[in-house]
Amino acid sequence: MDHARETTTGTGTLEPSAPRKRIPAGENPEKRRQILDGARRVFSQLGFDATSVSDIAREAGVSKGTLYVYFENKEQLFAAIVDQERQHIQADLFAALDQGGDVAETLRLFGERFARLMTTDRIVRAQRVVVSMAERMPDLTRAFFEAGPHATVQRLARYLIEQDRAGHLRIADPDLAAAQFIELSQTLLARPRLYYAVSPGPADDAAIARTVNAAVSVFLAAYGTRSD
Amino acid sequence: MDHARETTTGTGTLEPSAPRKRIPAGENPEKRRQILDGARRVFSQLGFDATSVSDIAREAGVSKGTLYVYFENKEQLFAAIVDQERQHIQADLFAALDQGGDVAETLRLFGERFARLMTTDRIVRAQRVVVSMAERMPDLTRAFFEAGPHATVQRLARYLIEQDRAGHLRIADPDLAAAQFIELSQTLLARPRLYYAVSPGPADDAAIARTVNAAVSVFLAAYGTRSD
Amino acid sequence: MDHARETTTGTGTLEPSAPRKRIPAGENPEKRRQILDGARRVFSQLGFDATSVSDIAREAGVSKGTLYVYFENKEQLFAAIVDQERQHIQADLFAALDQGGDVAETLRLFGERFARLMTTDRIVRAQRVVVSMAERMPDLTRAFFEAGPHATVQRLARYLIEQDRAGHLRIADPDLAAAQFIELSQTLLARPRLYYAVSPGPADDAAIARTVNAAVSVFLAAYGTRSD
Amino acid sequence: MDHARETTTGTGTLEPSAPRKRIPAGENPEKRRQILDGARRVFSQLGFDATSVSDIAREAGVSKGTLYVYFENKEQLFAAIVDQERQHIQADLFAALDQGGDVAETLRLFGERFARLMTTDRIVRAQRVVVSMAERMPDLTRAFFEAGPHATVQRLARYLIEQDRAGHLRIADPDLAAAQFIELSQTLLARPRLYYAVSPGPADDAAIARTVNAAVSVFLAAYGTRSD
DNA sequence: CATGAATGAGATTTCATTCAT
DNA sequence: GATGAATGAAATCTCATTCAT
Repeated sequence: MDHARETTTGTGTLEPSAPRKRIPAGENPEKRRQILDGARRVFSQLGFDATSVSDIAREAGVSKGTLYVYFENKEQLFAAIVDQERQHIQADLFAALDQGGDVAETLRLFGERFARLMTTDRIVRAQRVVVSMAERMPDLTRAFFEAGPHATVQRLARYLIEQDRAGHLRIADPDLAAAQFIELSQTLLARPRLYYAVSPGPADDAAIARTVNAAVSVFLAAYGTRSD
Repeated sequence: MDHARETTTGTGTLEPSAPRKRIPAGENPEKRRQILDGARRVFSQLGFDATSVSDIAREAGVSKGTLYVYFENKEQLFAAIVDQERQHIQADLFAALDQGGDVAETLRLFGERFARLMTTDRIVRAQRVVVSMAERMPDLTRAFFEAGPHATVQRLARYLIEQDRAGHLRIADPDLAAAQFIELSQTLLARPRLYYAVSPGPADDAAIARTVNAAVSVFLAAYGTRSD
Repeated sequence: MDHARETTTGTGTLEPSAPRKRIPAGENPEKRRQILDGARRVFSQLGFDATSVSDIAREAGVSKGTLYVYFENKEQLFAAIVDQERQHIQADLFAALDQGGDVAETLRLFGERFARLMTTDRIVRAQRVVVSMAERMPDLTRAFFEAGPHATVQRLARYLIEQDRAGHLRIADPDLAAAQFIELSQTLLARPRLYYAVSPGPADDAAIARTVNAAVSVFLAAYGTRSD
Repeated sequence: MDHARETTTGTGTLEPSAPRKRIPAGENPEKRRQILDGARRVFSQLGFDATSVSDIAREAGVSKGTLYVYFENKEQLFAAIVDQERQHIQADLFAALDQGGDVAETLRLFGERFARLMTTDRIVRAQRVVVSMAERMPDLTRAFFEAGPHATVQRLARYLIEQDRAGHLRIADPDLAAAQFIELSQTLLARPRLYYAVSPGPADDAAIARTVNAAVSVFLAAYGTRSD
């Protein structure tokens, strides 16, 4: 069973030196995930400082000692979580840019997904927590920014350049235009959530549609051609 | 009980002496300001949790005991500072809307002032700190939001309505349009600062001009009339 | 009542600037001593590592927090105690060298005092604890050595030089000779105590007399002149 | 009970199988030595408390679990090491007393070997560590003392008695005289090392020669006869 | 027997708050 | 009112020991 994992070299053979390495030998990746999950929940709710290591241990269902087997200290654990969250950000977002519809429809689809993502509890909380650590952990915060907001702008800019070449848009400064569209897409949606001025949970579809439709039409009024 | 606090003025009753803020007997308003100033400096640099009451006392040049004469506890002191910061936000910003130039010029002036304000150290830090407390002090955060971002949108919306009536703009949804202009005016400026991805200090004039000029032209392409 | 505290100026006496400074204003030296005393007791019994800060607080009758008001950390507190113990060492020891009897009597008196001191619980324990920290706090340990064993040798060497000049001793290497006498004076007394091979408490008078008489006679056999 | 441990050999009783040290079934004596060696290195460097069981396991190249197969706990392991060190002490030291030269030469040879041994890193550290545990493990410390310093004095005393009988020395109290010679032989050498007041490593030959030559001449001045 | 992941008790240190002066 | 020494609760982190594999 266990040796099935280790190279089935020869059926009757002699595994020379590393036979049956317990489970994964090093650490227990499942427990690692368990810790990360628990830590993410409490960190994102309470923030870095207000979260105690005991809170994390309790939420993760492990002992405090175990935490320190897997992570050097509270900061490293926090960093691991922020790192992990960077990937969740783009998810299926970029796929919207690859599905090849006309510009208006593509932007609308992208904008909606983006707006929905940015009003997600998980992202809202991540933003709050990451931003609050900007001065103490600038590298971590910057990395998050670059993998998140910045990368998103870059990806959209590439799309805009393509459409400009195809004659469907006329754009002098694609980075700026991309960032503009992104800001337009979360207008009246993200900021109130960030400040907790509206109840938690993603924005309702109607609000998103209103914002994104307006974003697309403003954007096309400025950058559109006859053939868009 | 709670509404008893909300100005019973209007009922005719004349509360003779215990009104507004209740200055408890022999308080020294200068010392109060001294405390608030010191506390703002450290809170905005370190955040709520990482700031100790000793830090505040040292920075303010008073004893810890004195802090507790003027403020019930650390949270109340924090709240007082956030309350105080709400006013600094609009400063001379709204004046730009009252000086009566043509729409393009007015928007440009407003946008530049706004962009400069939003990249100010003081505002950037205030945002980080306030946002990080959203879950723990939702009322405070919401009040800050309403006095800040929300009020700004409202005020600009009023201007847009006026210009719509005057035929200089054609705007169906003024709140949304106002918010859009505000987002466009800080595109590529505010977010990197918030994440500390650029060095502190207000954005340079060229970057602001580039962003605001683009904001105005996008906005007018969408909402402008021939006579703007 | 309160103003009674504030300068009784008027009675005629004019305390110009430092009138009755509460207690001692800065800290409470009595409490400081209380902490040092408690810490010395537990440190000298258990050693540095086995003594917990809680132990010290309990023994000193103060809260753990208070310890950290007076001392930066456990190490500093330990260092303060070692520093303090350095002075206790020479006490009335050197006086024996100044009382001007003949050499044999002087050495005997000095030797006895020294032997008694070196078998004292306080000194024995201090030696153990200090020595055990040699590798971790070399400066502290060296300072203790220099103020203790080394200074004692130096002082005795000075005496030997005087007696050499007076023709009562003939000594080529006074430092070495002094150190020899000191070692001879604690022969069979100090080392067993250090290793706890005899019950605690100072050596009994008979044992001391035996060792010191032998020390003096060996020393004089080697370094004495006819006129000693 | 206690004396039952002391060799019942001679009574005739034959304890067939559970004697000496009880090697528990399948123990690997090489691994045991490996553990002891690693533990000695770290214990002697850091002391008992500052050494963690993980340190020992790492240094010895075994798992923590294995340590507890061979030793009941940290204290027992420490005791085993101290026990082991007791034997290293006398090494070739006593051989010097058996080679049959004249008294002066014999004492000089013995004194030099002894001085060199006592300034050895290994012995210096062992002393520090053992002494620091005197109060917590008095039996262990006393056993070390008896096998070390005490046994050395005893052995030298035996030699002095022989030389007294042979007329080469005139010694009334051989134990005391032996201890005196031993103290004289490490004068200015051992104590500074113990307190780390000189850099580690054995004393240089010149310093040892100076001390030991002086020790021999003082000793012979006191206890020598014309025929020594 | 050997392992090392897991643990809980406890170590050092910090800090918001109180209170005698 | 102003002070800052004092506190105890709690925070982060370590470590001797155990136990399933």
